[in-house]
Amino acid sequence: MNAFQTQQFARLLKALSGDIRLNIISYLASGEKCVCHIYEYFKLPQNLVSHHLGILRESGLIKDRKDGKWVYYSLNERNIEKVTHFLQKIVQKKKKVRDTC
Amino acid sequence: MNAFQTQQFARLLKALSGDIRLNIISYLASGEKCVCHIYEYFKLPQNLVSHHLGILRESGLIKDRKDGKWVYYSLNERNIEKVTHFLQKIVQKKKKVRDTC
DNA sequence: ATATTATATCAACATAATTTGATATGTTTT
DNA sequence: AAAACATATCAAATTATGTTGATATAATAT
Repeated sequence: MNAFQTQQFARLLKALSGDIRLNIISYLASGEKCVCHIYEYFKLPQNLVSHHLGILRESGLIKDRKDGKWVYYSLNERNIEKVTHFLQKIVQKKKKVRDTC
Repeated sequence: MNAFQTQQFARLLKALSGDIRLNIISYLASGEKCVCHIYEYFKLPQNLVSHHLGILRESGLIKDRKDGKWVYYSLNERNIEKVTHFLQKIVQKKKKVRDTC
């Protein structure tokens, strides 16, 4: 794992961390939602939710789909899985190293 | 997944995110290291590394062990695995939801 | 006892993230 | 075309995080 890749993962993890964004991710696990559903669900101001959705979108953790007035957001599993695989590798490497000692 | 648990995971993810800390975690995957090895390896000031190790330690992602003058740090796999399971659940839930539509 | 080494902590500063309020953009409805 | 609605963006204020330099603590070596 080189420093460049680690930086990419740090970016994904940073986007994931923080109550609001992680709660949004959890909420989206139950399926695609439009912005108005999200901010009503969490009782947060629309612009705040839009801002956090923007961060999640730019990090590649969620996808957006426009339909009329509405914008629907959904998980981008591929990039969430990338993070889990990265963490799994670290734990596995640790286990391997321990076995050989 | 309730908001309280999510907050706990947000805390772990926040500790993980950030170049320096994620690089330290990756480095520790190859086994226990003392502080001096870590800051020499990354060519970073001792107090900066100590500070980030403190954040990782307090979040429960790494463990410390004192031996004479030295303090050795190692991964706390259990909590790293907790994060991966949390993310896996989210992705799995998504897949499940999609299957029933 | 003093000096040296390893690590941690503190305070000051710099940088970055979050939140709020106001406004812009684009879409539908009337 | 005007009004209403959904969402995004911008700038300002607030808060949090990262970094540096100085110092504290604790173990070891002289």
